[in-house]
Amino acid sequence: MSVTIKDVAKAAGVSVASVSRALNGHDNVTPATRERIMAIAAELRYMPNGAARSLITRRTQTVGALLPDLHGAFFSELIRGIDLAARQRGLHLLVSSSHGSPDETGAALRAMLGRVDGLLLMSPHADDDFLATHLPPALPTVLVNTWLGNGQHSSISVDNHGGAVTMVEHLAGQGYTRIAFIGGPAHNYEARERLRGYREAMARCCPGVEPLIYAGDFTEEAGHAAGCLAVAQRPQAVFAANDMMAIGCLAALHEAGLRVPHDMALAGFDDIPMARYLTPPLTTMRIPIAQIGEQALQDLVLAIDPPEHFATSARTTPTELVVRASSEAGRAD
Amino acid sequence: MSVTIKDVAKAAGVSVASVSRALNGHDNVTPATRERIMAIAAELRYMPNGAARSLITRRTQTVGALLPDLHGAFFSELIRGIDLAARQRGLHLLVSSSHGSPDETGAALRAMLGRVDGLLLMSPHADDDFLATHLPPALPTVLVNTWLGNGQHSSISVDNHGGAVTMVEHLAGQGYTRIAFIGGPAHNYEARERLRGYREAMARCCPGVEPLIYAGDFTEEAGHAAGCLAVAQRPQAVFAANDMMAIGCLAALHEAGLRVPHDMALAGFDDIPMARYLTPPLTTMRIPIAQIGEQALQDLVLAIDPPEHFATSARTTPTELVVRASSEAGRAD
DNA sequence: TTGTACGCGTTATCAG
DNA sequence: CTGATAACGCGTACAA
Repeated sequence: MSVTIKDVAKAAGVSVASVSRALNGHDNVTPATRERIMAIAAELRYMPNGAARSLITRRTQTVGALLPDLHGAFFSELIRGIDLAARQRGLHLLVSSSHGSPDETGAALRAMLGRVDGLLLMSPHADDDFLATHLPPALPTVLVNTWLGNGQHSSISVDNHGGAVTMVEHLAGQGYTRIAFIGGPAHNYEARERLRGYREAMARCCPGVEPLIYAGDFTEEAGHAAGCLAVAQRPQAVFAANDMMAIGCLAALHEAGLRVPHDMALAGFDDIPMARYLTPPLTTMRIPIAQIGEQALQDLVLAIDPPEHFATSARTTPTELVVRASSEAGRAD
Repeated sequence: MSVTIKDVAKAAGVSVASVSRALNGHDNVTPATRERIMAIAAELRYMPNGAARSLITRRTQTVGALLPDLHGAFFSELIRGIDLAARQRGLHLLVSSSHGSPDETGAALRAMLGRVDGLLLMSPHADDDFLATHLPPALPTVLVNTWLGNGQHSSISVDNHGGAVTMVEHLAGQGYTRIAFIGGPAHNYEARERLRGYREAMARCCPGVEPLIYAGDFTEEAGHAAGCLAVAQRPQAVFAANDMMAIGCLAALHEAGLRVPHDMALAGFDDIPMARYLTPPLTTMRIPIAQIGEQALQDLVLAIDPPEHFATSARTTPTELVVRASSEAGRAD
């Protein structure tokens, strides 16, 4: 076995209590004994057992992050933001992904119990019912980018709706009216919000123009397929629900000999790194992902250690329009 | 407080032992009582405390991953691979990053003690001395992409050296001999290995040709600067130690009116997603990052639960040459 | 089959 | 200032 606090106590000829006090920097211990204890502890390479400590302390100095997946830049950035903010506060990060069923998600969640002080939860299954069933009432939780919650828990999400509205407004401002939309997966919360924003803004900015919606699933292939349809139907602009589909669409337009934005304007959503390297570079909505992670963790810390008058928050983080050549005034011919 | 096993026992009118047995699926419990216990546990939403359980079980069902950073696709993919393999085995993942000092890294490491069954360690500080000091001898550990180890621990790393050799061989095979190299940060292990491979292969494939090395730091800007130098010195080909620098270099060549690969060939390392979207698409070395994560976890599992005759392993994962237009036969004029 | 009692490693409480 | 000792929540010998 590993060396425990008892071994240190025995070797130093003191009680375990004194060892604990010395190592935790309490002041009620003689400098002499403290020094001896520290020396012996170092010599024995004693390292406290986190599980045992947190059992009595009721603190783990760890936050859990339950994500639907770990694929791609979004989660990478999110984790980075969370980790950044966590490190600043001396907290550790327990990550778990759960592609699958609600049960699987619930199991992952239960496995975190007793190992985390709070939970960052991002899951398509995280509806009201699920939360009531699988979430211990005492566990501070922040919902990320899934659901605006019911006030029980804090939540934070990307303003997908507002971002889509802004993008349509921008395109309309460039003079385009027949603006098509390439949608994301129907079950995807973010995709639905972006679609909702598109519809709403179209009704307001381009009255009388029928919304033109191509089905998609966030993949490059789907974007290409939609692009082929656009080649036939010739909307003035295409707004893809994410950048990967915009890339696929761009390829289809190029293949058909269409020039962007001269013959057809194009816009995306996400501002993935590639967006600025395309020809022409892609107009898109930037999501401050890492920042969302940071804010989420901050809200969680607040929920863990509530100040005097604490109330759950429901932030929504705005996206940022990045205008590039693919949408700029292409119709001036 | 949260509901504990005692509460369930009390409500069911049995002892905590029976509750424990029933919930853990032991067979020495009457179907009747088991059912009653299960029902009450569900009703009370009882969920076992992980810290307490692992204290007695001596298993946490969790592996730790200590990484130097979380920025970029490399760590994203690595974590994904680790998580994938971990989930398959019902293991959870405790992530920690530590940009900083050896002390900081050691602290992060100690904080994991008692919370993990084993450790995936990737750190520039992970030399022999550090490991002996900060690593509990009993904690199974796999070194990732840092150091080939001394046989004490298993290790796994990318074959950066072999990849660089292969790339130079490819370029030489295309007829290029004056091949320049854009290096990475001097203190970076991978950058040094790639440089070593370049030097070695140049001496063998292009005897008599003086190696031409531009300083770099893995950033696009550094690549651009090196590209400007290349425009002046006109090597036949430029091999950048990573793709981001190749991108910067490509921009510089384009700005100077040089055609790639007609006037100068170009190659990178990493195969980031953008590589295939550049014009011309970039020849580069693909690193199977997620696969490395999976293998690392598998080796760790082996170290945690050693079979009959267990010996530490020291794998090195090969990279894969991806030939694209930027290096292909550009000199056929 | 079931209950009692102990131990996991640590911190907190209370005497001394 | 120090040392017993009781918790923390759980699993498991052992006895019944």
